[in-house]
Amino acid sequence: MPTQHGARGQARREEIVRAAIEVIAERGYRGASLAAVAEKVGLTQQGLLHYFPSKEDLLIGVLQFREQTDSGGRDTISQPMTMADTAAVVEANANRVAIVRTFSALLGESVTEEHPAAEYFRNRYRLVRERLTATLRQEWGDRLPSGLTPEEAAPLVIAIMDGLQYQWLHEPDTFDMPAAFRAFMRLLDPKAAS
Amino acid sequence: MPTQHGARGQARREEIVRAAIEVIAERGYRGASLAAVAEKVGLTQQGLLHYFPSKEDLLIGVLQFREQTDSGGRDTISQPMTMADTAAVVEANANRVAIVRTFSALLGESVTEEHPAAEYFRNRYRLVRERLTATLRQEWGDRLPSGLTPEEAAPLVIAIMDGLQYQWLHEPDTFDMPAAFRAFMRLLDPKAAS
DNA sequence: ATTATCTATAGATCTATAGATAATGC
DNA sequence: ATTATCTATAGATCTATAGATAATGC
Repeated sequence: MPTQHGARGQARREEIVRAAIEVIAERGYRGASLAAVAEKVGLTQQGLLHYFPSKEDLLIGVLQFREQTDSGGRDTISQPMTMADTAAVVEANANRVAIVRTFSALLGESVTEEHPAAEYFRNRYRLVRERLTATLRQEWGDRLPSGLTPEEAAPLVIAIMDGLQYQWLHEPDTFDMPAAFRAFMRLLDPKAAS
Repeated sequence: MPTQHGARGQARREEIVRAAIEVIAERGYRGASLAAVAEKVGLTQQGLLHYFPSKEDLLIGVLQFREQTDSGGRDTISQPMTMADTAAVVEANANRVAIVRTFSALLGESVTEEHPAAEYFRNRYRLVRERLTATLRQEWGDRLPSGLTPEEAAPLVIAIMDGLQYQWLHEPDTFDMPAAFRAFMRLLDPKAAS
């Protein structure tokens, strides 16, 4: 069983995953070659396959890695965030171009047929929508100031976050993503100071 | 000069572009092979290269085709739309999965390095933002009901349109994209009937 | 023993060029 | 003459398998 690794192997695997994230940011998943990832960590392509038996396994590693890292170590599922936390995530993303680029590229590719990340994004959307709905309800009850229900508003928050990233990635120097998100927050609650 | 074509050639080129749009919807641009596109129109890969001398030329053909088609023949640039028109575009998109899939896939890929569609999207964002700003100002003046300026709201409208498409493409049967966009419109103007 | 890496290599693709042949338009 | 298409093929890649060798952990 070549997929069983010790503590040392785990560290190597994480190193490889980080390299993969960089390469995917550069070329997308389909455009990323195992050789390019391997080179970044000083391995041959075949050496890399010892840790991830196939390219798809490596992608799964990348997606799992994000799940662990994304919430900064906090328990993501049980602990619903506040909207202020959500704004903070956008702020933080504005300082991690590579990660944002990687997952924006993967999201785009994932709408094509048989893409190995399609299921991941479908599940993720469902989860995040539920979580955000709970957050919105906790913050404002069954009606937001604008009159929308939390169920109606949650997909909009996600769409704004995804959509703003593309505009920002295309004009990182002139497009102020956090400011745009704050404007959206004022849309949700015009009375908020922000 | 093999890129000069008569009326007959133009028809063939359009046929090829339509096939390319389908293949890109299935595999993305990097994953699309010229052979797959050629097969759809009953040509060999080399026969296709007679009309588009390189894969990148074919992509340019696809992007230009969209510019002509997207606005349904109307003059896109000079004629600013109303917000009702914008909602109608979302409604129409909900009935053209293939096109939406193609351009969502391209948008995702375009954030990676040296992608041949990057410039296209950068310019398009700028243009659409300007156009939408004008539309919003015409509809509501210098302040929307929510208190946002047209300049602040325009990028949000675009982000919502882009972002909703990804959620919809991942759950085409259960996610009601037009309804979500209408909810966003109520956010922009709570008093609107809609 | 197990884990980590490497060399060699099979088997698929993929884009693009070269050059031939058939069909069409003046 | 020009346009449309084909066959042949060069030259790059790319993933994954097979099997050898070196290093590490009980």
